[in-house]
Amino acid sequence: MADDDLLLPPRLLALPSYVLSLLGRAARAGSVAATAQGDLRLGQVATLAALEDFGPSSQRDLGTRLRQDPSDLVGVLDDLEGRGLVRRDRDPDDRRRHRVTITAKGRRALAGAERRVVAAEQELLAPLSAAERAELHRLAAKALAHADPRAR
Amino acid sequence: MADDDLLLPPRLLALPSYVLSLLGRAARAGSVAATAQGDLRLGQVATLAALEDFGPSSQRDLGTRLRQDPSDLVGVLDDLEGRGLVRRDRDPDDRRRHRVTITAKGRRALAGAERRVVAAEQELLAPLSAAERAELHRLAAKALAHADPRAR
DNA sequence: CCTATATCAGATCGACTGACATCT
DNA sequence: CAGATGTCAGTCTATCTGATATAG
Repeated sequence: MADDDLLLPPRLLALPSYVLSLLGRAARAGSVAATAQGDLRLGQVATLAALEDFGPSSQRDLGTRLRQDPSDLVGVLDDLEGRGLVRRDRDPDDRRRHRVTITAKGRRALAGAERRVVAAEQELLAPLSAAERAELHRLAAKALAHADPRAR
Repeated sequence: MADDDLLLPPRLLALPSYVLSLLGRAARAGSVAATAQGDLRLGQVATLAALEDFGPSSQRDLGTRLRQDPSDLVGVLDDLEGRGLVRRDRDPDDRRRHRVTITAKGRRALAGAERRVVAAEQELLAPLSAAERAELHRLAAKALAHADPRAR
């Protein structure tokens, strides 16, 4: 088909930032699809991961960590709480704050989501050798740490 | 500040797809800001690039190339045409089609946008050596070509 | 009184869907 | 008449702003 000849413009593919932008979108799409299998959105998995790595947090800290607007976190947490994946308690030391905690059920959901994301990732990086994947990861992390110092 | 300690979850940063997703977003944001300096949106620059690389095209071909919905292209082209960066003529061989052509003014706008994107890109990849940048580009392109065979 | 936290309501933007007039 | 092309209207999602109630 002539359709196969409709390639992307070479002058755009020559730009690393364009290729990285497209690959990032593909990575995101794959992760979204993977987490959707477990009926979770990507932001919800990220929230569970932050709670697992850093322990109970206020909603403000969660939002700062994940670069998510506090106002948008509300709905995410409403849903997670409704399914019993997190608990929300008032912080007795500062009663403005909610203390968000991951539950045992939340840990299981997180583990399942991580497995599915890793599987999608292997599909995405299939043409690369193990060494190449590691190198891509390393270089991407190095650039990202510069763009966003909190990604260390 | 304790704020600096609010790092991203290590278990997410350990996932190449997560890092690639964030880096891709940063790359996109940088390009958007760069093209906005010339009063162009990213999709408009991509459209000009496709016209420059492949010559006059129908809107359908443009949309297929750039993975942009034909219905969204309409507004993009309305704006570009209004500024004299492209022309839209009826294709005399098939009067359903519009034949979209880049103008001399459009070529100048494209060249300016490309310069700004390259500058933003150098900022994004600043911590990487020239060899590392080339390797990141090569590996990302290899993975992308697998995810999307049209990105060759 | 001023600031912080969580919440709610609404704007904005990009990507997608469905319907439709025109033309082959 | 079936299919292709461009256009319009509307949906959906993520992201961002602004306002507000409650607490420090």
